[in-house]
Amino acid sequence: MSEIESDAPPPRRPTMKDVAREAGVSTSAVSFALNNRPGVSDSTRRRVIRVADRLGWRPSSAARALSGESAGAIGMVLARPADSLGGESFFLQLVSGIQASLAPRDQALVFQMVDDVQAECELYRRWWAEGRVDGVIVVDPRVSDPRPETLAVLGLPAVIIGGMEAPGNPDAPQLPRQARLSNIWADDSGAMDLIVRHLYGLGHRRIGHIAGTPGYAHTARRIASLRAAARRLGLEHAVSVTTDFTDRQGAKAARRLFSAPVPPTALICDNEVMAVAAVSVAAERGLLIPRDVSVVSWEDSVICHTLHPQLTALVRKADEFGGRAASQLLALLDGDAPRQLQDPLPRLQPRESTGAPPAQGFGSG
Amino acid sequence: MSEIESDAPPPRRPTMKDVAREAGVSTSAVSFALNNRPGVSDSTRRRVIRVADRLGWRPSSAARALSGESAGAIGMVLARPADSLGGESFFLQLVSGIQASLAPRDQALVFQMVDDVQAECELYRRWWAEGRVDGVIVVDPRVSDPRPETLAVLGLPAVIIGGMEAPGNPDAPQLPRQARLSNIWADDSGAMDLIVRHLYGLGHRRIGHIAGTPGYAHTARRIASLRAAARRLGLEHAVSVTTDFTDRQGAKAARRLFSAPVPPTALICDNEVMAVAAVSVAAERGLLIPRDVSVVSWEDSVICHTLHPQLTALVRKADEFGGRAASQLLALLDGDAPRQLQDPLPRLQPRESTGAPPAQGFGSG
DNA sequence: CGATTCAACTAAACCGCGTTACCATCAGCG
DNA sequence: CGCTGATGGTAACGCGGTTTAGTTGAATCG
Repeated sequence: MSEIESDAPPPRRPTMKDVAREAGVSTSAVSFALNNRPGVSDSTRRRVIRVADRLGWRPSSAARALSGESAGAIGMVLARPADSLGGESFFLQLVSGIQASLAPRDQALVFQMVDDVQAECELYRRWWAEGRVDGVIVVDPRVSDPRPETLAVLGLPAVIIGGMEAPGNPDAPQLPRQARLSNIWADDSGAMDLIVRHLYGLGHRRIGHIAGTPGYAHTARRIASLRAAARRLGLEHAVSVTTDFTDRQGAKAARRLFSAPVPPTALICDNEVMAVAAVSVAAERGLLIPRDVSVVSWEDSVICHTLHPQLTALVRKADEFGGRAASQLLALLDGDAPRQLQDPLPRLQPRESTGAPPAQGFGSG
Repeated sequence: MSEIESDAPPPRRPTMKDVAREAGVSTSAVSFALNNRPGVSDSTRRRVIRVADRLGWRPSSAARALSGESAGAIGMVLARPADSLGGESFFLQLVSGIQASLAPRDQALVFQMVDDVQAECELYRRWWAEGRVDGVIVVDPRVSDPRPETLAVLGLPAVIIGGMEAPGNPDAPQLPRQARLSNIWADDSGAMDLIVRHLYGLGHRRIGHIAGTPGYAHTARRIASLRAAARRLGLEHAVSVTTDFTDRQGAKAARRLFSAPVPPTALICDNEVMAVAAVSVAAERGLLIPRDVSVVSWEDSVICHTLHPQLTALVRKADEFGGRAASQLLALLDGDAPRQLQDPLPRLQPRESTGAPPAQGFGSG
């Protein structure tokens, strides 16, 4: 019984009442003082602030949400199977950037992973009904996507990352008036041009494209952009194969492309995981990079410049992208009008994995 | 003025009052009915539930937190510079596993990234004062870590992932009684044994270790474990070099080890990013893997088996790990006593990157 | 000097839920 | 028939903030 029982004061979070008592004023005065509202003298304000500081007071996010209607948090949902983002660095970087924008505003990020877009819509509905978040950031928009509609109906502010290509897209469904959806889209078409021009300049005329998941808006856009570029430049072949973004399907797609009667001399891979997989398949077949085949990764990450040969990659700063999206969302929450804005064109970083094609192409000669 | 203004009812989240009115009872009755408490008849209960369902009612997380003391959310902080987790798949997998455990319990995950452990402690204090989370999951414990102390003082329940090696560690500082900290630690020592025995069995006697960030508890543990194993087996050399987990420093460490008067014949790399970097440096020097040098990655991920040669790797399922941690935290929140538990020993997956050492070792002639 | 105005502050209501105390109604019982 | 004890329900309060309506006391003004 010699144990020291009271080695610390019972921890209880300080409330406004504590501050009020300590400062000798009412809780209303405390509220006025701490929120920079008129109604208290300067001296009182200072005193209250000092006391609150000393006590380590922080507004209860719950109480504030209850009266002020603001949850002080924004949400982000990832509707991809976990294994499909095994090696992808994009999302972690994106989240990192979102954080950076949110932190100064004391906004928390609520993060959740679900199985599919339906579940995501359900979650939005739940978050809305629970009043858990003030707005959300939507990623991986689909070609036919129920989420904008859902969010619009709920009146939940949102920024859609990589949404509809052009502002005023006639295909975009008409959304309810209370929609508070901003859109920040990457210029996939311009980026594809960048890549194709790079390959074309090296002499490539047959390009294979290991695309992402069918149904994703950016997958569709990239495929369309490649086709358009091919037509414009008069390429012999420009074949896109869809996958699920994993190394397995990336490898499978690469095998399929390599086995075609007229195989491509260059591959564009929609993420770095599949790019590595493609390199691996090439090695398997005894193809040298870039002598026999060139490879471009649509995403730069550590492995792209760690690997040998280093991979030519599209460098888009995911963290800055996320930061801009978060800023947009905050603006939306501040009452700004929804905006459609385009992210700056990414940069193509040529490295060792792209070069001139073989004179005859392999396999067809 | 011909615009249709009222294309949707003004969205307002339904409250208990709405349900009560609709069902023709008081809000208390609704509360009883929906929380499975006695005080209402079965028929009323069913009716209320039906109405609530129809209205899409969900308890306001704020209101519930305010009265019930439970925020319905748990927190996780990452105190690593964003660039140091560029290619690492560990955390995303971990988070994915945490989610899976949390989702059925309708617990949200609040996620934040900060610069250092001090900021992390600040954030814990803030979260606690704001009542934003019910508990937290702590990762990357340090050798001398202020976080357990902070959490203990606040009385904030937490599960520390990869904490103190052995339960009852005499070095562990005495924490206040109200501490509600569980600990779930990976058996780094056992895992290191697994790797060293594998290499020893192949004939290696000089092992280099590209370790993680100095100051991280698991880095220290792995270094100590390697030293112990080396002593036990009578290895010639077992040198650990610390890094910051990035490819850059991984490569630098590899160069340093390769340039030693008596270079190692095998490398153990504390994550897959540095393993790839090491492979790259080896290639740079004209060293063939595994003929001239063997490489083991302390983490399996897509690239480990996509790369050629495929990397021998330690397979520990980060998602299951995260799931267990989350379950522990939930148990803690349910009032269970804190526990110290050890994660099952990971599995070593031998692949192409490990083999017998060169007869004389390279470079030492 | 009494009426008016304003600054400074307080009391009270509210947000949406959980919870406790209380209050009808009715069956069972002596 | 009056008392007891369930049963099924309601009113009221608290959580920790914000906000609105009041209430002072002192300065200003006619």
